[in-house]
Amino acid sequence: MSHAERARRPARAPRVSLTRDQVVDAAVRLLERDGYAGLSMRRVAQDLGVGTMSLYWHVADREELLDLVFDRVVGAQVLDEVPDDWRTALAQIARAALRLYDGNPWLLDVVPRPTMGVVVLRHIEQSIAATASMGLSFDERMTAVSVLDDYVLGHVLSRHIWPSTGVPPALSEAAQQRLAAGDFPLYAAIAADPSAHESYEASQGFERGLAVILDGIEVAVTSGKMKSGPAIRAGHRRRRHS
Amino acid sequence: MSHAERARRPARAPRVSLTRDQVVDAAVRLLERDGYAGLSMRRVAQDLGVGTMSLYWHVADREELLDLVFDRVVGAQVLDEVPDDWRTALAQIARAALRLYDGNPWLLDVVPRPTMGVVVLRHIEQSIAATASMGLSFDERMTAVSVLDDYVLGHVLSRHIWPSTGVPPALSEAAQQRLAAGDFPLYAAIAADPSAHESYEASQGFERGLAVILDGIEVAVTSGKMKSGPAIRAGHRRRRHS
DNA sequence: CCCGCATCTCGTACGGCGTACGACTAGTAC
DNA sequence: GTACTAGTCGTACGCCGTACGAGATGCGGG
Repeated sequence: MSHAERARRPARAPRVSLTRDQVVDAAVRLLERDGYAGLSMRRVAQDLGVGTMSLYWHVADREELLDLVFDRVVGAQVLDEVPDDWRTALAQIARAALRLYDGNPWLLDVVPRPTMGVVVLRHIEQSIAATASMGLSFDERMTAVSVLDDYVLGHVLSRHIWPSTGVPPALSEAAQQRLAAGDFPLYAAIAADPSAHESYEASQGFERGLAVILDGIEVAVTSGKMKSGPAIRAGHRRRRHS
Repeated sequence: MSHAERARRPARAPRVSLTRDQVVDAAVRLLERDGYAGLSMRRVAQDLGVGTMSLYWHVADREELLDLVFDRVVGAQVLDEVPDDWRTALAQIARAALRLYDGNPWLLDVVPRPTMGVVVLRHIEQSIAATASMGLSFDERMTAVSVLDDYVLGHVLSRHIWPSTGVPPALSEAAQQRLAAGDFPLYAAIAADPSAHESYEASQGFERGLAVILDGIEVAVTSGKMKSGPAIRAGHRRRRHS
């Protein structure tokens, strides 16, 4: 029945009516509207007014679609250039990443992608380049970049887990009892004083942690941790003695 | 919510073929064997030789089961006591967390829990306590603890994403082309030299980053960042001048 | 002209998932 | 006995990703 009715319809031109980019766009739209849980192949297709299985011509599977979404969104927010000073450069890169995740909370559910896209490479390249003026070995520069990346990712994730609306996060029933019983006096001090919690939030927490890490990197830069191997770029020798 | 232990007026427990703990045990067993993707209520029930819906008497829903699993596993690996020296104390705590995630990779898929259980509270309490000898304000101690937590979480997650088997992670097709085209010379240097990558792996990366962060905290401790407010515990005044 | 052929769309179906609902059973209290 | 309750579980609903293959459309060559 449905077949006869469908066959009766006049010529629709399915020729190139759907493109890969449209699929990715629709997925991003859906993610922004309904979050990660609201994304499904059926919903994407419905949003496009298209059969579900039509998507699979343009995209191998859901996994690949998520890869494309990730690259699209991350690529939309990369720094064009960074200053020469490594400290402000790294801080800018870190803040850009923070902004990215803050603006797209669902990104954290998408991020566990084993395949690195172009934008990730660009980010790494940019970060390494930003450390050129440090006068450290390649290995040490990699360490600096990695520790910063890890910190930002972890910070964003922990924020994502505990929404940090000034109010301490929800506690399990057992945890509430133990807290009321006075088993955690130090934490109780925070929970009792909302201003303490609030002061840490409001993105102050991120900046403080960022400063701590940059200080730690600076220790490596100024102290004698540098190996005087050939890995150092000429003309960038430190002036401070070891 | 389960009606398990409430209204124990007629104090008897006659029907005890299945218990809450058994359900959690089975879930953990399944997670260890098949990973996060292999966990489902049906499988847990099957593993217990029990009807699927029987689980729901002891557990509200899948979400609560995951909460319990998380608390169980994390609780199994907490430090009993930590040394007085804040630096080694924090390092030990961080390494314990790393070990925890390394030993239970699926934990990272379970960790996004909005509800903090007892063990998380214990961890926070322990961390704050470990910073007692720093002579910093409460806020600064919280910053130190948070930045370390965030780093560990991010490090573990990024490792989870890119399995780090000495070999650089998989690249998307487009990324490979761009790399071959010489668009990322700095990264290419790493990819070309497997030893560089390898040297960073093998858990050396974690220790290096950890040292950087501890150095950064130490900067805050030794420099004049301390506010001489009443938040400082008596008898723990710093000796160094501000 | 028609005919293959590549390109693209999509209906149907399968096996999985979490869980709402309510029937059923067994043990206790009266 | 009857009444009640704690605990078990079969069935069903509405989701999900996607394998399969049939159908539609345009194009180049006979």
